[in-house]
Amino acid sequence: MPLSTEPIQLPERSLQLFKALVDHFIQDGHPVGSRTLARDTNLELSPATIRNIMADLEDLGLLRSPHTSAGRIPTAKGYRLFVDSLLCVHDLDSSEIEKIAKELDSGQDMKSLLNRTSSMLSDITRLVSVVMLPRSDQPVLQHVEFVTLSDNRVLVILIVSDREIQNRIIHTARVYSASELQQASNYLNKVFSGKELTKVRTELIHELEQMKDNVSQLMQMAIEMAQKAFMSGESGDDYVLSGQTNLMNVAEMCDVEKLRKLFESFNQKRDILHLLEQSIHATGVQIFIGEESGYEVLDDCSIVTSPYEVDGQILGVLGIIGPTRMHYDRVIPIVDITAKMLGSALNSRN
Amino acid sequence: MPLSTEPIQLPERSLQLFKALVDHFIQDGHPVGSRTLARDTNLELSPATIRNIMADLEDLGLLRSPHTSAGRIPTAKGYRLFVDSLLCVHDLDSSEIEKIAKELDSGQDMKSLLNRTSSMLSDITRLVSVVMLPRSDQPVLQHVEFVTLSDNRVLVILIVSDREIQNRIIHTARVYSASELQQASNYLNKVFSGKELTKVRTELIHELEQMKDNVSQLMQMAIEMAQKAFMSGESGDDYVLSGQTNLMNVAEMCDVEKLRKLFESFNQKRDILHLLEQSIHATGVQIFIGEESGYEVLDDCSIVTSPYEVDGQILGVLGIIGPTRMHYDRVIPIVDITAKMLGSALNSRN
DNA sequence: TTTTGCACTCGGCTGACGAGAGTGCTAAAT
DNA sequence: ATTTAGCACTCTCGTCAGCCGAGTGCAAAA
Repeated sequence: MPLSTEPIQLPERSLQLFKALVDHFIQDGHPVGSRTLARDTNLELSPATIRNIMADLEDLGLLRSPHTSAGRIPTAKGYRLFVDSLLCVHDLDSSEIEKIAKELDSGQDMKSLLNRTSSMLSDITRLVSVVMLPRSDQPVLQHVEFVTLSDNRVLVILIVSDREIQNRIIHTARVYSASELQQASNYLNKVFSGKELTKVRTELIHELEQMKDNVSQLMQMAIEMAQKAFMSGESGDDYVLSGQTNLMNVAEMCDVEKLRKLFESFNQKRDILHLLEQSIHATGVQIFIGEESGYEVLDDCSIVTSPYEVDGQILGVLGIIGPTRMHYDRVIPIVDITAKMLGSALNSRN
Repeated sequence: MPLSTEPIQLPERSLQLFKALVDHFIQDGHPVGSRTLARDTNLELSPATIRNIMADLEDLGLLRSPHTSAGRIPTAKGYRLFVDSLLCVHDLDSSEIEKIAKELDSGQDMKSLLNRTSSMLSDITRLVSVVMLPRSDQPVLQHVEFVTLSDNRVLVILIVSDREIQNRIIHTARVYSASELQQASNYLNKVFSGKELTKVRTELIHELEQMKDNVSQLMQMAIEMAQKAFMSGESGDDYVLSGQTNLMNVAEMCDVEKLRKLFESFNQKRDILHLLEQSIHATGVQIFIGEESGYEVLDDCSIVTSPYEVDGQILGVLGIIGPTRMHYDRVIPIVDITAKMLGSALNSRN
């Protein structure tokens, strides 16, 4: 949630100075003082003047000093102003776009596509990337197929919601012929395809009980089989993360304990997931800066997300997680374009 | 590689003392001094005597002091003696065995089985676990199946080496009917099943060129399709890791830089993989202590591995990675039994 | 309104110092 | 001959003082 605040109206000069300060700080991470700023900006001002201006900015809550007599650093609110009004994102150079495109084109299945997207993202941003897997609200059975393996092992292929494919090997009491399996799958497809998985499951149970005696052996077999296959259906993992180690390079994360907490929350997924879900109905890139995320472990982190969509329908969210002091001007367009390209990559296979 | 050394012959008392020291150190990680040892062992000796003995042990290279006037800690050689001759592994209590069994039974596919094995291992050891995926030396095509999805999308299912199942969705130039696809898969299965994937690939190319004109449209289609499916065949990931964050809890790993290097080598996989492959032809549990591994990043780590096998044939290796100061008496039997149970779990689906 | 000058503050580095833990050696005791 | 007691010595760790440098805030001058 962006901190609600009256629109900040500042003299042009202060803004310029502020931007210079943030740029500087993002660059090398040290608190920046008046002298440095006087030297490095083209506005011809003495350190003293700059000190005055910085004092004003501090009063507005845009800056703070880590301690008396260090320079100033931006607050979350400061970063917010920065990304909202001051930041000029420069376009990606075509080599990078190409690199992204290359990772996303080839004809891979969904899961590995998302995996590659994620590792590509963390690779070029040198930060942690996260790609939320499409959460199929109500998975719909699209197609069932049986393939005989050796002996009494049967491979069940479930195609769910037109995208996800699940394989499961099940053991059957007796050996079934190919044609028997064919008939079984025909039956299942005819009766159940297009229905939600949960419904399929309950109906299967129902059917099994009701027609226990008079149903043909084959149907029984088919139902049992499908039921077995539907058991323990949930996939369990809801996003992929890459590049965690990148966080260990950033100076802000030098404290092991902090790092541990952060990593732990990556594993627990709950908080991160909740955060991602907030972005799922946003349009375009969304940014959570520092404490705006509402989770303490992420206090020194910013999250830049964007939903990705196919046919105007949002499938999921991807983004990167890094220190608040990150190169927003680079990260934002990267996230943006990746989301778009992922969307169209998914589209072309549809 | 175990350090080659003449068998150490020590008076019983020294050994007892040594074991007590290692136990103590493993327990709480502080260098242990003569006084503590005098207090906590049942041999009635004065600190001075113990100091003498410890000096001897240090001369033998089994102990060292981090600095003058700290207690002693075991060296890698010391740990080696400890695990080889002094360690008494206590059996796992049945609740733990049950827990392991529960994770490994249910009818999941291979990949998720290995995943769960890994996360289970890291969970109960509170260390990093690694499970090497079965490296199929020469993957053999067992079965191909085509399933029509909507329009011109076709799902290709490859069953490789009787275990691994790969799905791939490909786009075709025109729409094929179910029976066409059926025929195509029949053809492919007849001609290629049982052959190694690499061979299949080259033969397909060959076939495609040779019979370009006079081959039936269908065959062409089948071959193209299969070729598309075989492209980019390698899975890419060769082991699964879990529980990295556990390492951040152990006191020895308080240094971020060290930790980073370690994590990085987890990602690069090369070294770890090489290490695992050394164990692949060992029988039973194998242990690398500290520098024995030969990789600098692992200097303060021990690796406990065991191959897992089906029908007497070794499929892969699993194990755990932790600080040299780990509870070998717990970890060793856990790794051992997990490998065995994973083996039989894989067997039952075979 | 901006700049100059100046006193003040604070973090980080350094070096000193004492406490605590543990050792090695020697001499006494068993 | 082995074990123990005594003692001086060494090294780490934590604390504390002192100094330096960077940077601030304020008041007075430009």
